[in-house]
Amino acid sequence: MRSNNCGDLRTKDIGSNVLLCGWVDRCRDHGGVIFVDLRDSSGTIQITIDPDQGKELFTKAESLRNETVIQIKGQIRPRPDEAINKKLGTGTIEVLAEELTVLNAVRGNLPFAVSIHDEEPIREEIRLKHRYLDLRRERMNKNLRLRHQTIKAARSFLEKEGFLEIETPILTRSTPEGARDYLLPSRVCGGEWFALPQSPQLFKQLLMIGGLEKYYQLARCFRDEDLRADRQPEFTQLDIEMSFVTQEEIIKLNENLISAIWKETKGIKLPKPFPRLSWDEAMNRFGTDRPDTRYGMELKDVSDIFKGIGFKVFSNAIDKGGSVKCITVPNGNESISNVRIKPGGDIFSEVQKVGAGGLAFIRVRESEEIDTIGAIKDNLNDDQKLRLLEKTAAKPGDLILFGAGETVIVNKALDRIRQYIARELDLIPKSSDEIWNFIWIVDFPMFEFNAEENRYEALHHPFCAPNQNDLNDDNNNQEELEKKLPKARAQAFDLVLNGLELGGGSIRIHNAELQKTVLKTIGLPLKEAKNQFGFLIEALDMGAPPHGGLAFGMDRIVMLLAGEDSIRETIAFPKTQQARCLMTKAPSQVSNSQLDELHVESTWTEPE
RNA sequence: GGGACCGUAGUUCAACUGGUUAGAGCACCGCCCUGUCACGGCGGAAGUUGCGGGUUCGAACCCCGUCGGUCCCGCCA
Repeated sequence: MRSNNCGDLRTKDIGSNVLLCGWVDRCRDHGGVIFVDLRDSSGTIQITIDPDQGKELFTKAESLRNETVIQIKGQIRPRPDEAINKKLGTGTIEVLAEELTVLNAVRGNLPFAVSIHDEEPIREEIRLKHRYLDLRRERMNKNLRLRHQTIKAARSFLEKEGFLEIETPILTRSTPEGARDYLLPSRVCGGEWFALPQSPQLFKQLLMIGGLEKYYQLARCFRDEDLRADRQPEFTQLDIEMSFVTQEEIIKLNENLISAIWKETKGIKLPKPFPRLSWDEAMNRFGTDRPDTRYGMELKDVSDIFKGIGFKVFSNAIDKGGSVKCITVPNGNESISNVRIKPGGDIFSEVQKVGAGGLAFIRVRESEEIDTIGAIKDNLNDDQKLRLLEKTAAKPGDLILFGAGETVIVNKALDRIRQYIARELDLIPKSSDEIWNFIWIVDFPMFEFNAEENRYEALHHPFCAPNQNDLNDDNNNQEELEKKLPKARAQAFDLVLNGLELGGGSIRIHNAELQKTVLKTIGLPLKEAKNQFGFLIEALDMGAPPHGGLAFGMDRIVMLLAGEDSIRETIAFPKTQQARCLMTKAPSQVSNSQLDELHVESTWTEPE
């Protein structure tokens, strides 16, 4: 149907006869001569329609509208010197049209302009409703190409490393813990339900037990939870698992994998090894397990300085086992007014969102003078003042913001305003600056205590192996194991890039007894554990090799590579925050007979 | 489950403190134009101001509800 792609043609093609297909990107009708920018996925080229080529051709060209699909037969010729367009790869040449076939017309109004020159923002609602048109635009076209390249780079790297791409079931069973499942009723097995996988976690472990040794998959995962800019109900993980490996080996392989992706897609050579931070240190210095290290304002724990101080907000927090921490905003005296820190202010609202009661502040003036509320100033002696200035390294002009209370809340609040202020004061390098701060977070705790439910919960998932150094040397002492396990660190790790979690992994448990103990620790009775995970526990006793792996969020990786703020920009057909597809109008109602067949009855009633 | 912002022509936006006929660019339709490239010129058509209710002499604007979209909290091993 065509001889060339529009965007590939160059000066060297002058004189050749071509047959091109594509969309009318734009027309410029001068009455006597008509220029048509013809666009296909490779780019655009100018078609010139000259009245000398015949009346029929010219009349047809006059009626062209944007996005009409046409086929052009013609000859490549050079443009006149004064008509060369340097902005276009094909700008030195044009096609003199000899024949024009309209392959498909556009009727009615287009919901929005597709033309690559048109950078007007369009309401996302409309883009999603007519996603096929949106995909035709340069932004989405580019992002999906990038996504393909990313996947291709990963595949070819893993292929070279001897990995097998293996598919795992989409129809599987529901398991406890973790996110809410998407459920599917079984027609054949009445009253029973499949679940869509939240991840192929158990299957990939069973593949290792099955002796496949090196597995990967671009796995679609499903979680029925509320959405965010970086969370969709279905998303894609690059899922990897290996046998006979240490954590160190997994990390090294994946640094190479990530480097290969960045090399292939951006032409960037990433410095290796990536820096590492223990989970403890990340929480202390940044208040989060996914720190953005592109800017400073690290958290400082100043509890020791303020212990017993007359300012009760601080001393009470410390007495109750919490802490007082702070961040120092460079030149914050100038850029941040008191109004913004006090109730009603935007920065105050940020800490309020995560449950903090308020924000204390100290403004550092010239010659070590400080400016703050009376309750702090009156209770702060010179020694404390000096130690504070030393610990924070605050300079005249700087603003110190304090969080006091439960350490968890303090960390959350300060992490939040650290990010908020960095954005507000423009301290974060632009995505176009291409600063890639990868960091491994290692030594996660095995469990987190859930005070409300009075039980431990797995921080990653309950299949992560504990760090042997944190357990007794004698693994056979079950009592000792159960005592030490809750406080143990896991052989688990996350890869973080510019404050976003790209993926995580761990060494898995390959010993059935240890697996049972871990499940017991998170409050799953043996009977229930066997019911849910019996197949895994049984398999572990049949020669399970030591194994481990990790999974990357592909949508997020592509989002960062593309410099986008939402993974929706990297997914061809994403869903809205209500997990709805505006194009197909899914989810939709089904007929009663369909429900009957599935032995299901709806209890849903329309709200009044 | 909760908080915030948004919804005006096909589209992107405007419309003073609530004020009389809701405007403009692009797109669309018609006419003119032979070197433009976001071509240009002249003219035209295009609106249930998301929807429902209320306050008011009068509502795009204020209030209540509702639908949809976005961001966030909770949630997401």
